[in-house]
Amino acid sequence: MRDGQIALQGVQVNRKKDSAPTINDVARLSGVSKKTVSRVINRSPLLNQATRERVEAVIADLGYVPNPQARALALRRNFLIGLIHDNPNAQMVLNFQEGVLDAIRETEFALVVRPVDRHSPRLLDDVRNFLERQRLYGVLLLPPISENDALAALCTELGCNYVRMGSAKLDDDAHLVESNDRQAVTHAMAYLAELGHRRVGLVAGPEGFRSARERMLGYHDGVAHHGFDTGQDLIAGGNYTFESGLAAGVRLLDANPRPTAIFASNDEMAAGVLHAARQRGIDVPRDLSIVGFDDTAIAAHIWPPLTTVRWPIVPMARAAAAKLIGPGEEASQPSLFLSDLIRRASSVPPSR
Amino acid sequence: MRDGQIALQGVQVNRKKDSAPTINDVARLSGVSKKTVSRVINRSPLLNQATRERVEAVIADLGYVPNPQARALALRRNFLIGLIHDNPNAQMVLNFQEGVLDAIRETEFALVVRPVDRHSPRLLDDVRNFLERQRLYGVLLLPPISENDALAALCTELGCNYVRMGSAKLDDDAHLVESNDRQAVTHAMAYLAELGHRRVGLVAGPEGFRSARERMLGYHDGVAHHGFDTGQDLIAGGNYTFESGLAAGVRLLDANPRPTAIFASNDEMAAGVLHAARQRGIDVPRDLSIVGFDDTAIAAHIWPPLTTVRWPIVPMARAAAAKLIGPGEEASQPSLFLSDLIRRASSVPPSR
DNA sequence: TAGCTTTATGACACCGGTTTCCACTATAAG
DNA sequence: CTTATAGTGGAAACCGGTGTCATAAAGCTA
Repeated sequence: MRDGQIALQGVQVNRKKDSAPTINDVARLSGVSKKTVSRVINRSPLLNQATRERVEAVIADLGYVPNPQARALALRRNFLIGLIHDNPNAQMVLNFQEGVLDAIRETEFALVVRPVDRHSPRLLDDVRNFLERQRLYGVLLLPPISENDALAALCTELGCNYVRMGSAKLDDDAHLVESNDRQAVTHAMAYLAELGHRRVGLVAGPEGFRSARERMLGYHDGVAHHGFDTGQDLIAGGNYTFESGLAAGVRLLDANPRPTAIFASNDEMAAGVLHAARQRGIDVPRDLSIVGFDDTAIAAHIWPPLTTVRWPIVPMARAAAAKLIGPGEEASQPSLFLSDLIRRASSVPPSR
Repeated sequence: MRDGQIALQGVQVNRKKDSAPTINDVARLSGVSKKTVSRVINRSPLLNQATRERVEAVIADLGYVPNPQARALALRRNFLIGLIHDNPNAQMVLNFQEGVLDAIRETEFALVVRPVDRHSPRLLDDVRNFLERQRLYGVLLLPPISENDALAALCTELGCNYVRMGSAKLDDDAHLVESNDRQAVTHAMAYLAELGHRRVGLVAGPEGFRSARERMLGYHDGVAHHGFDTGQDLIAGGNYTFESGLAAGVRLLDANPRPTAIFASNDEMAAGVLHAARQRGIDVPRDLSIVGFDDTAIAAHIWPPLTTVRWPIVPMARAAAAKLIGPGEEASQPSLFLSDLIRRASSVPPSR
């Protein structure tokens, strides 16, 4: 016997007790059809005001909330947006999540996270599996994996909408939120020139990354424009981790003559350079100025606080999410974000 | 006219072109009923081997993947687990996400994140809204919000399964993954005693947090057991942020006599103390030893590298996720994780 | 007042799975 | 040669929404 069926007519019409109320319950109790309830929920304009209020009263009374799975099935789309990333920087990833959450807070969307391993040979299979299984509304791609064109092609193939965050023109405007890393680094170099530096080292990002390339180009632009010293012992490679920054710092600081300033392509590596300087007894900022990139939390928390380029990730994330879920016109607008230089204590005029 | 209907019989039986294949397509092409296909998908044992292989061939051929929304509707449960947190420490949150992802990687579950604001008066409404809207399979609660009993009660009320991470006995075994912070801090204090410290300061966590309370109790246990100096100028409060650690460090280091060692209730605050010491020209570790808690990335990246208590968040997250999605027996087992002391360069014998 | 448009609502099929219930096989036992 | 008994597979209902289309009532014109 079904629950409630034998409940000798109370005021309540019979309905199962232990499960959430459905659209049918609302329809029955307010004496209208399912479709009308659906219209109320979806704010359909062609609806009598009195009917609407009656149904809304029942909805409030019952505490009815539409079942998202049923909705998703009927609409042939769900309200989940995915975040695919392989970014090793926790603060960066969390800032991004924060921006996305800002954008979807008052909507019915939710954020599904999916870290991946860039180096895995099964990367594309993993992502394909994920997208096929979850059938998301769309996905956001965070650097550096956002630079992977095969991944974007996969999304297209699977009919999954996507937006990439990039440091360069990676895709058409509808699928891209862009920043101007090259120009931002050039500004940072101008700042170092102004302080009086002539010998500036570079800790580059990993090869094959657009962000790394753009930041390096910005460095070279600055070197050329200001007539800085050049040479192989002024450039070291890293892979955006603290450890690689430490190693690169060691290499650059063991050169003779030493650079008076070093630009690191992200804050983590800048922290590594700082670490290397300390190990050698080189005083920062007196004997060495350091400039980073990103302005993640670590930049303000190390000593001395780091001069860095603020990469506006939270607004960018917000824009990316809005582009993904927003209406068509707005989504195809270009989105270009500018980075500011944040001057802190790690950069001063050279002592020599 | 429906797509494909007029396609004068090719080899393909007619099906709509632009949408993913459904269970009906598979059933039609393999000449069996939907139910049989469903049995194949769900690995039902009572099924003829030949039939199974035939259906599987069609599935592979079509690239059929079951629609998760339809499945969720029919099964009355989805495969989304939520992570609710208000933890300001990015590395901590990301490590937690990593642990959860480890546990669900090969399953059909996905992780939905939901940061909340602990101080918002609408906290409970926000969470209620989220849970009602998404109808998750279950949620994981990360400290410090995991210590909020009203939140756990809300989950129970809404019929949403949950697992809390805690530094103490917050809930029954089925809903808890626990760590022994008090004991771990006592060990750290024993280590400082062994080094020869007698005057050890405490940067406490925020009031009302169990983790803060447990860590403070561990400190007091150590002080009492080893006969350390006591006094109000040896204890300062913080709220787990870098800035609060900085302020607390200033307070403790301006005392006279100064502590020779400071235990900070998390790494962020330990970094703040370090910062304060530097501002005052106090050499760490020569003039001051510092011990933190958590062993997040920052601990190894500041200079000097921080001695700290490793809070095993990744395994704990893995266990929490397993408890949430695992079968009943395993879920009700107690889960207690022990923290280790990681000795690094920030702690040495006192110079005075 | 007939005829036409507009507005408000309902009946019913459908989305793509799972579950219930029943029928049809074989094979073995009587 | 029946008849019980698994083993196997299908028809139809169901999960909880949305879309299409029909229809009744009301408003407007002539």
